Amino acid sequence: MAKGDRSGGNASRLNRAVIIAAAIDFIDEHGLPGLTMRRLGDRLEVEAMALYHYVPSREALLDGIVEVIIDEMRDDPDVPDAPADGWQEFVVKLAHGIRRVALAHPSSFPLVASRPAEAPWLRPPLRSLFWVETFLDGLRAEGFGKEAAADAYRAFTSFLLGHLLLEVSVRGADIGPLDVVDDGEEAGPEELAEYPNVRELRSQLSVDRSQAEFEESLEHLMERMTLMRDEDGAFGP
Amino acid sequence: MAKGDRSGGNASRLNRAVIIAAAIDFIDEHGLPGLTMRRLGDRLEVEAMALYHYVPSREALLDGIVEVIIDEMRDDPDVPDAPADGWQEFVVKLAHGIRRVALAHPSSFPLVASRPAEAPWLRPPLRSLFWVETFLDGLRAEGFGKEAAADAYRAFTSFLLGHLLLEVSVRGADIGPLDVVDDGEEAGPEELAEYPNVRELRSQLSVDRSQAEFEESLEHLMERMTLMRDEDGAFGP
DNA sequence: ACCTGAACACCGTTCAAGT
DNA sequence: ACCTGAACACCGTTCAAGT
Repeated sequence: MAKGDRSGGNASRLNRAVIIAAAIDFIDEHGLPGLTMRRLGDRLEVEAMALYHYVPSREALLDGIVEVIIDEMRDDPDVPDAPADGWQEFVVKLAHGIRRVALAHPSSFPLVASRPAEAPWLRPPLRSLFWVETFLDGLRAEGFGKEAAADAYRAFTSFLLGHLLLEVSVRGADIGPLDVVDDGEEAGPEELAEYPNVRELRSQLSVDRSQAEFEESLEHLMERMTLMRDEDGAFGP
Repeated sequence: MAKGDRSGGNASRLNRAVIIAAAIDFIDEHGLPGLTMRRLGDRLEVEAMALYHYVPSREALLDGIVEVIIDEMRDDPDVPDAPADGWQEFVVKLAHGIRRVALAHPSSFPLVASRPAEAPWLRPPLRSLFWVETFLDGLRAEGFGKEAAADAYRAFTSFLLGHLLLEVSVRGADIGPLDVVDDGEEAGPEELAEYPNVRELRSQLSVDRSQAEFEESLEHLMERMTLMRDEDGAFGP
């Protein structure tokens, strides 16, 4: 970052980080299915084959993307790495941080959500040892026993996965056709004739309540976490 | 099903349903990335090009798979289409029904979870008008107002998506490399040196608690739903 | 009426060769 | 040291031709 960065043209030297960053931008612009080694090469003004000197395969590239996206959160000044004012504030800030990451990369986030897990203790979307450690350590420091911390971690990840994947998938692309044609019509009422409740609640369900939903659900999750802590407290840390 | 089914060999006539069924079996055996029009043709003892007479494209085939998998639930005798003994029992039975579907098709379920939603009122994994209508109608019949039913639907789908996708993705395949090599070693403790809490809770997090987790989380979801019903009740249906 | 062969425009990936 | 060209074994999809 300091020296050696004599970027005269846009042709800075190729390396893993540059490739992954370009891939993320590409996905955010053209969707996941559009990402091709050859097209990514074009974007970097290089033949596709040159990429293989820095990334062993397309699969490895996708794993790299997941890693980098999650690590972004470490640079977010609003995401703490330890509780400062109680575990609840800590958990809320973590949740908001991950949500910000998801919304910043709506087309890449499904990758974070659904690449195969490497281990049972790295549950999506909290897929990095750093953040899992941070979460567990924070809760234990605030009086959660071992069981309670583990249970809280499971509940937290399920909550995040469900909410964020839904939010992002309603907002836009995923794996799928390149052209997400959002036809102007509202799914002709004639085919909703047999579904009166859907018809009636349709507009209500179309309203974007995702932010409020997230906050409410998070609130209830923390009530559950309180119970977990108190129950486990009996058996002690 | 009654006549016209003179299947002498295994070469019954090609049609959309047969193709989709074969595709589901194929995915459950070889994983999603292994599904290819050409290989699916092989399995059906037909050239790949023949499939295009019944299915317009690979994308459409994937959509068909989602549809068929969800419809399986209609044949499940343990899944009611209206509340019989209160809304709570109704919701529990629906949840268990969808969980059974997910566990029956661990490799196809990610498709149900993450194909782009067609409309905001068809939230994964409850992706059929029939089931959305059934859910909304059941709750309204049990005294849920419009708002409450819509809120409950949102909370229910988020819950299902998070839990089931996690459960299925820990269990196995998804999009990704064909060979999910589960290396015998337990992720060498040396790399966990900086992550003491992860190391300590590792075995705890490896225990499969998904069934219990599902039940507990569902229980709390229903408490939330009770609140939704009572709050909305004030404004009435 | 239903399926096939041949072809097109793409893929990921390997490897010897260029500069 | 770093990238390219050419090639291989695959893809999805179209369409005229076969039976």
